[in-house]
Amino acid sequence: MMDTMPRKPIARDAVLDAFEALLIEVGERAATLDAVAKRAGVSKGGLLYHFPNKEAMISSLLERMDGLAALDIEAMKAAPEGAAAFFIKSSLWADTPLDRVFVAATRLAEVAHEETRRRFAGIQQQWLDVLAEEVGPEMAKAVRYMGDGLYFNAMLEGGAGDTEAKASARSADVGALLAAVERLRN
Amino acid sequence: MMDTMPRKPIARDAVLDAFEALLIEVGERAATLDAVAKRAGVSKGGLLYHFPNKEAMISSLLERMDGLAALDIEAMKAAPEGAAAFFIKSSLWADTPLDRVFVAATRLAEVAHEETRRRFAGIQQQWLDVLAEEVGPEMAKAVRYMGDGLYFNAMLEGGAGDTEAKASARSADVGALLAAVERLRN
DNA sequence: GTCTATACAGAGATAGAC
DNA sequence: GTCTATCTCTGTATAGAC
Repeated sequence: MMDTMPRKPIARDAVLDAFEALLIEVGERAATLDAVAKRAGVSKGGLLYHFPNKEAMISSLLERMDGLAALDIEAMKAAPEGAAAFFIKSSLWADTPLDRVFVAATRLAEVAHEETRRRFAGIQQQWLDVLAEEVGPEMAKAVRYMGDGLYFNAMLEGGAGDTEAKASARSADVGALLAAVERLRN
Repeated sequence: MMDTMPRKPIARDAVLDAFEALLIEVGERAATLDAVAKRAGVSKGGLLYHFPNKEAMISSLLERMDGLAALDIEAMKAAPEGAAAFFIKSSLWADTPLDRVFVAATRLAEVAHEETRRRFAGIQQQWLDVLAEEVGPEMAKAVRYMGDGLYFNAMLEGGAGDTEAKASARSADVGALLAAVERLRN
């Protein structure tokens, strides 16, 4: 019974993790098959056994994103502090699996990858819907763009540069944003 | 007298315009020397006469960005509707020279280009300073992130996809953001 | 100043051994 | 399932003609 359960091959996940990390740290261009394989500890041929081509690897990453985003939306709906406050807090880069896959996917979206853009749009719309229930459609947009701005800045810094210092600066900013959200709620 | 004035060669600017346009429309990876040369109507060799290598082309683009950003900061300070409202309005994609060079540079920043990131940080700080004078340091951050979010979304769409429809949707969003700014001001 | 031709490296992908 | 070897294409850059 137990061994009939579909089990995810660990090598496959390791490759996907490596791809994600390289996208975050060095950008789309440097996330080559060679680099991903090396980081995952396999050969290029080994990598291409799991993912027949690069596009397949991207698709799997987007699947991962959608799965994690769905969990996030549920948590947002159930958040005791309210959806808006939850949204702002979770827009801060915290190196969570969702944060990571989001920033990684953003690197692909910049590169005119249509499928990635579509997925983003879908998730953003869900966020907006939940926010609108709490603060109304108008203020939901303000909150949404604040969160997007936070993400934009996390993305611009990526894994390079003074992540520690800048991250704590943005962390302080969250306080200001939460105060702003509080004002908008009334 | 007139002909002793340093005059910018037009071919050089045409190359830079082409590079910028390709970054916006098809992303960093597709903005190759071949593609830029073709779009500018010169050969690759001709291009490389003006810019000895690709990095030189990037540097010139960043110079352009800093120059236009400086003008924008001045306009923001002098804006009759206030710096915050001016900032939100001008964060909307309007295909201005500053908008264009900004989105183009963002494509480079995603690719872990350190110099580009530094320039961005400098400009953002200037914006924040001006905003803080008007609405205080806390609310300035809220306004700033809203503007960044607007830019983030413009960038995600780039020149591809339904720019017309989505752009007008974001245009409507600006109304909501201005209302939010008005609330935050009080 | 702008062109063509070419060198050179890196990237994605295939073939086939183990 | 994972490896090495290799093919092909594309991108940056140089050399030198015009």
